[in-house]
Parts: sequence; structure tokens; C-alpha cells
Amino acid sequence: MMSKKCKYAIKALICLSENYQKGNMFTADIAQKGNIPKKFLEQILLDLKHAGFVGSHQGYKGGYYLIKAPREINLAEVYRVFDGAIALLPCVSVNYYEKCEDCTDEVSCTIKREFSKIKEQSRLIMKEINFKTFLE
Amino acid sequence: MMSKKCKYAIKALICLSENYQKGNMFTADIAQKGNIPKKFLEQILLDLKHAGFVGSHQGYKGGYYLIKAPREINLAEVYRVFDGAIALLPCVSVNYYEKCEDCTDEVSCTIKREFSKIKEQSRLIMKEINFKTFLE
DNA sequence: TATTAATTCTATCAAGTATATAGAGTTAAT
DNA sequence: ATTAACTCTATATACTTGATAGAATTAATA
Repeated sequence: MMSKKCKYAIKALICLSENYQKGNMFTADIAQKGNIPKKFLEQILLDLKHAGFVGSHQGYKGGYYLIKAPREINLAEVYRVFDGAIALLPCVSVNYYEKCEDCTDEVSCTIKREFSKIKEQSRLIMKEINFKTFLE
Repeated sequence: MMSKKCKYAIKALICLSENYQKGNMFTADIAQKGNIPKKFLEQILLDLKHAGFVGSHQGYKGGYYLIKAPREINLAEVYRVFDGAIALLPCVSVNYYEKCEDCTDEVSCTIKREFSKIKEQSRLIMKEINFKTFLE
């Protein structure tokens, strides 16, 4: 399951995609529109900023806006920021690789072999979904 | 990410698949072979029994054995027993459906639409992987 | 220049989940 | 009667999730 944080992030990015190149949006407005706790959303938007998806203007009449075009943001990269690896096992992850504690021989492991296939499929489909997709 | 419990279950099922129709195996032996904490494995084997994958003989020289043929057990059904829904969102799950708390209109939700596709792909690939696959 | 309304940042909290461990019980072969 | 296995329930501990709190900073504008 995806975390709520990640789902909220997706909703926020959809909001900002709809407003792309039309100036910034207030956190409060995004929160209301997406039915998201405002203080929680603040953290999320900050994470999105640090990850390079959105920009912000501070102070009075400040707010957030999308930096990249909706078409150029895909689901895989957003997912990784909030929920980490797409892979189901650490040993098959490219971006978050870790050795399985219980593993004795990673090379001959048939579990790893099969879960690599699953990961590759998931990665491909999530990479194909971009934020223009969500607007259609 | 998959839970360790689910991974241990898969390892145990692979062990029992290798021993299919050759009598039962002791929990202790499976634990040693799979590098799994024995007491934790006991719970897992019990879950696998309740789920109908394995059978057991009690008492002295008792143990666990596979009921279904390795070919007839697929990854999707094992995953669901331990980690629940394959879907990334509750609203797109068939077996574990729940309404998203923050959702206002499920029918027009484009997030739901896209995540349905992801779930369907994941479900298909996990259904194709059976325990004979792991032995090859 | 004071006020206002926004973002920024860090800390904290409560509830739930994951990963085990413990121990008493039941069962069946020897 | 003993032994060695499964069965079942309870408990512990650490981690994660989802959320809240509040002080600091920033910038438009009246």
C-alpha cells in the first residue's frame, strides 16, 4: 500500500498541474481542494520543493507552483520521494539497494530473480504515468 | 516493500515445495535452511496451514508438508495472506476494497483510474509466478 | 513602518504495525 | 512415561505513519 503522504503529494501535484503557469497557489487552498490536513500538507509541499518538483514564493501572497511541466513528472519518481523503493525486496531495488539479512547467496536466489521481474514491470508502468495523464 | 513475514513464508513454501510428496519437514529444519527465527516461523507455518497451503502432523516426528502442488500455488495468493492487498490504494483493491477517506468522488477520480491499471498489471504478473517457478 | 499572511523549520505525539520472543498446552511415536 | 514435535495466546520492543504545534522568517501593502 501507498502511504497517505504519497497520495496527498500526488493530489497536490495534480492541483498544481491544473494551475501550471498560472501563478502560485496557497497551501490552504490545495488543502481544502484535496481534503488534506493543512499542516501535514505543508511538510509534503516542502518535501516536493526539496525534491525539485515545485517552487515557492515566501511571504504575503506567496505560495507554491509547479516547476516542471506536468508531462515531465512521472509517478515513479514521486513515489520514490515519499515511499522509497518501488521494488518489493531491498535486494532487487536499484535506487534503494540493500542486502536481505536472511540471504545466503544472492546470485542463485530464485526469489530475487522473480521479484526483479515484478519490480521491472512496476517501474515501467509507473514511469509511463505522468501528471498530464491525471488531468485527462 | 514486502514484509519479512511474507518473505519468510515464501522461503518456507519453497522449502516445502522441494520436499513435495516426500513426507513432512520439521519447523526447525526449515528455520535453519531459510535462516529464519524459529519461533517466528512457527506462527507463519500456522498461518499457511490456516490458509490451506500446508498441512501438519502433530506430535513426535510430526511436521509440515505442502498440500497443493507447487505449480498450483501462486505468489499473488500468498502475498495477500501476509501483506494484504496487492493494490497500492484501498479503493482499487478487489479483495480488500475500502473507500479512501479523503476522496470526494470515486467515479471521476483519475488517481483511482491510473492505479487500477497498476494493480491489474501487478496482479497478473504475481499470479503467473507459482512455486514451481522458484524451483527452476 | 507596522501589519498581515504566507512559507520554513524543528519538535513532538499518539496509534498502529512489524518483528520477534516466551511459555504453557496438546499430540503422538516410541 | 518420555520425548519431541505442533498449537495457541500473550507480551515486548522498536519503528513507522499520520498528524499537530509553534516559533522563525519573509515579503506585499496599507
